[in-house]
Formats: sequence, structure tokens, C-alpha cells
Amino acid sequence: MVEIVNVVASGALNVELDLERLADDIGEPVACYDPDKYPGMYLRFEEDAPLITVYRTGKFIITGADSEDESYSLREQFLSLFSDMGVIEEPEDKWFAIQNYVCTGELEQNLDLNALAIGLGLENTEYEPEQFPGLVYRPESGESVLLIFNTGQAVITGARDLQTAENSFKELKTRLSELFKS
DNA sequence: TGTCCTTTCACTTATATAGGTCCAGCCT
DNA sequence: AGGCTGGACCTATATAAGTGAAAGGACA
Repeated sequence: MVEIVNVVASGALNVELDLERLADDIGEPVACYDPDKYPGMYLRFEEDAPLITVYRTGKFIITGADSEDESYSLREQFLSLFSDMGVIEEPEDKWFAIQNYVCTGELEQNLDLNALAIGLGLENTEYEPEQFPGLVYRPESGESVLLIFNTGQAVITGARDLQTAENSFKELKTRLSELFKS
């Protein structure tokens, strides 16, 4: 149906962190911290692994996971590290939530995006090929945004859960079949 | 008009998609 | 020297976070 390519999640440790010291203790290349460039400390446990951005306030973001499970297991690894270092008490349940799913989908047909913009409704679409080759479609449900390309490839983003992303894509396919029927 | 406070925005990261531009390198 | 190719990077989308800059409004 749709393939997840990126999951963004965020959470909080509820403790103030000394990022300078933490970055020194963990060391490169796992930890990178340059407050002149960006206020967050970057953590990457392995090369090409998802990125964890940690802030002074104890809040953190995980980007680059390709499943909800990977996101949660990264969080576990992160909490264990901070627990072992004595930064937090126990890796107990702290606030954590998936914020955004980015998925791709295949519509299996080439599309005339000018005609599609009219068919889907100009109030729900943005298509300026000089600016960007994809059509931006915002379904009335407002729970996700889809980028549609003339090759039939689509990107679904902004969904809080996988079901929402799948529903948005399914709804688009239904609307497409209705448009091509008439 | 000057000062202060609030609001807004850009920055950064990941990721797919695709068209365009720009530059480096290679071959003729 | 000119043409071709490939790679990098820009455009747009969502989302979290903290910081700094800029803009706007309010008040003396």
C-alpha cells in the first residue's frame, strides 16, 4: 500500500542537561555538539542510523527511522545510555510520541497534473511546475498532505499514524478512479 | 521618537518524489 | 574548445525542538 521512508518522533526526559559535558563523555562520532551552529546535540549510534537531537531542556527528537518499531527501539537505546551514565533515574516511561510519518506510494499510471488539479479541486491543490514538479494535494480531512508526480509516484507526509497515511492514499486512489471513470 | 515586549520566522535534521541549474570531469 | 555525463544542490511537503534575529505593536 504505502511504504514508510521516515518517521519523526519526539519525547521529553524532564531533566535539564549539560550538553557540553554529555558530548564530551559520549564522544565522537556518536555525539556531535556545536552550539554556535545549532542548540541541539546530535546522537547517532551507528553510521546511517536514525538521528537523535537532544536539547538542554531534556526534550529530544528522533528522525530518519523507517518504522515505528525502529523509532521505539532507538528511544530505548537512548534511555539506556542516559540511564547508565546516571543522567536519568530509570529508563521508565517518559513522554514520547510519533509526530510525522513520511511515506511513498505508487499510483501505477502517468498523470496529467493540470487536469488532476482541476479534478481534485483547485481549493485543495497547489501546482506550479515552474516552482516544483509535484502537485501538492491537501485532502479535506486535513490529516496529511500528498505530493503527486506525473510518473504516478506519490509522497504522503504529515500523518500522525500509519493508518492515517494509508487512508489518505486510499482516498486519493478512489478519487482518481472516479475521475477517470467519468 | 525611543524603549520594551511579543510575535514570527529561519535555522537544522530525516525522507521520498522530480525538474531545473550549475559545475567538474572526461572524451572527441 | 566544445559537447556530454554525472553529481550536487535548489525548489516543496510535514514534524518536533531551542536560539537568535527581525518585525510589529504598545506605551511613555
